[in-house]
Amino acid sequence: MARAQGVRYDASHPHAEHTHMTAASGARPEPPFAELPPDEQLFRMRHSAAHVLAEAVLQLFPDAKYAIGPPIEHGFYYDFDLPRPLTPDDLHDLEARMRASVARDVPITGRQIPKDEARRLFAGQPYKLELIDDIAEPTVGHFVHGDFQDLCRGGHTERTGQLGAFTLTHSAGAYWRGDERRPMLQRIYGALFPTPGELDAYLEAVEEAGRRDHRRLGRELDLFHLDPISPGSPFYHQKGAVLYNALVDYIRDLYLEYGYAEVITPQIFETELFKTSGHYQNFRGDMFIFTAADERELAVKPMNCPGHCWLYRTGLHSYRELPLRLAEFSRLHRNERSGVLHGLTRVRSFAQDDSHIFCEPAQVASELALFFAMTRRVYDSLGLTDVAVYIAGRPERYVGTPEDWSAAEAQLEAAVRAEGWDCGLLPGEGAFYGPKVEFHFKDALGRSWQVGTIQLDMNMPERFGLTYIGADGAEHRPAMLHRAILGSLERFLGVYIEHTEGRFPLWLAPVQAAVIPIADRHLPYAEEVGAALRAARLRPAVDGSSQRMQAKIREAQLQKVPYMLVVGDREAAERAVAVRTRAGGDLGAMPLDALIARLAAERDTRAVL
RNA sequence: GCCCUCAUAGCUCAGUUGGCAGAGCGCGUUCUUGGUAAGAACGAGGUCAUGAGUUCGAAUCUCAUUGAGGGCUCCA
Repeated sequence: MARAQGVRYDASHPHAEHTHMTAASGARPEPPFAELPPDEQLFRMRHSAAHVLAEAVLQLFPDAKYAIGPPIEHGFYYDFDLPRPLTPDDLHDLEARMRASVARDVPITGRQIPKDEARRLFAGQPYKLELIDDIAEPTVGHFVHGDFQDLCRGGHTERTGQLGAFTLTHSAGAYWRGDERRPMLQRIYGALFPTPGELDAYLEAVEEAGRRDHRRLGRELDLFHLDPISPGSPFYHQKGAVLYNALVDYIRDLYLEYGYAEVITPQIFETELFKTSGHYQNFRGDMFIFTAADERELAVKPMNCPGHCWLYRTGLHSYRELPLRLAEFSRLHRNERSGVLHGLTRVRSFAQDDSHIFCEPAQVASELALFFAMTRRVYDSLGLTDVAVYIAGRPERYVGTPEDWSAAEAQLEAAVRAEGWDCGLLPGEGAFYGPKVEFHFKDALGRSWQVGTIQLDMNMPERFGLTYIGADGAEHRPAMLHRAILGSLERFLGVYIEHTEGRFPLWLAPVQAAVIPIADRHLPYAEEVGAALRAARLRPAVDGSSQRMQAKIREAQLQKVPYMLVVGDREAAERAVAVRTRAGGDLGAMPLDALIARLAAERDTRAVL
């Protein structure tokens, strides 16, 4: 399995071919700012705000070296090389200077200048000089407002007074050009919207997202916690383990239907296995490797594929038994660098709904179709509709020929489109052994995470010398597909907790019904109700605490329990329960048996709600 | 890994110029016995992340370590 946990941010941008200059360049005149489409105006406001930020930084730090400052999804940023770390007070100061520049309302003008002239103008600005050297054209864009000048390809407001509503949000470290071997710069982020109302709405949405954070909900709902005693490795509490197992059970059910063979392979291998697969050479730094007492070098598995290849190789295979779909839920361990760990979405210890499909090359198309059908069903059944599908293409380091890659990428894209999904392209993002299809969902803060994936492997069958006997009696090389629908269960849970805000459908809810006795004397009947639910394999929790009923209801609501069953004298007398749903609806009294039938049906159909 | 920030009760957080460790929630006990989102009183609970240093004195200042949070091309 490739680096299935990799983070990626949305690369699409509506202004990717934004190359035209303003009228000052002498090229074709452009319409006045006020007549541009709204998204173009917003793009320009954010871009100009970045310039105004750089102006302010240069006022505060005359020796600052400024790098790049693009508009981004919610605003803008600019990277600087500064003599000292920025403090929150600096951000306030800079924001005030920006507002002063806005108040001056000076024109922003741009023109094309020869590179030699640009080098003179940006003498002493090493990052700008590097950018000038990297530009292919003979001339570069030069933009000016007031005393400030910048190297820039353009796309600006006409004046500094047209920036809309903005605020500087935070600063962070960022490598020059994203390269960890190059200098660490200080990046200042700002949010910008056309009106104060939109800016406030955005800032409020960010705060709201904090309330849906899976790390917070994990604690509040007693699902899991992360602990310094094992960084990046979740402790699932009872309720979290119920969720985890319910997801595994669901996928396992589908495996029966879709013809998968679940296997269990070792956690620890001689490193020879990973040398054969190539992971040892390529990802050694991400693996937990240790030496046993007898000097043998062992490794904890970071993925299942080498083990599955090894298992495949232990027997002879006929074309008649292909496709062979080996599935496994084992826990995997990767020694992720400490700085990238993040809640459940980026961990060191995790499990996948992993499978490797060995098939005849001619069966790849039908396997893709089968996988997509299964994937759609799972996402639909979980109420996940905002999926983004990407094809990740040939990276710089790859095995095979460019022709093989192009054919494989085309095959994947055709299969995705046949399923009716739109797909984006991520050139260079494929695994070294083959292209991938990736399924992404966003977390509460809008960060995009890969969950499901299917990948063609043009390498491992070769490395492990895998074969099958064809109808012609000769040995053939099987095709291999790596695939997961939920991907890392940890990551999926993280994203899913944020998606649902902890309001899980009944079949996943750790506690499906809270049984609430009104007074102590109703506790025996409440226990009876609980026992009846458990007998139907439902998960009740009887609240025998000495609080008032109202407090018990509040507690169940906060725990996002789907059903609350209030029992008092009337219910006990009639073997009934008074049903309240999580959504706040009072369904009134219902015979206990009818309630159980209703919950069981909701569970068995895995109703989303 | 790198940059910045942070670490005080189970949780959320106060703690002033260095001078006796605090609140709310939660937890326990007792009272209350209730009809759809918080009944009341009392009580327990701390190696102020860890280790050094400065100081008469450190939660507070310095350094190191560990962990956590934000970020590390959305490319002039």
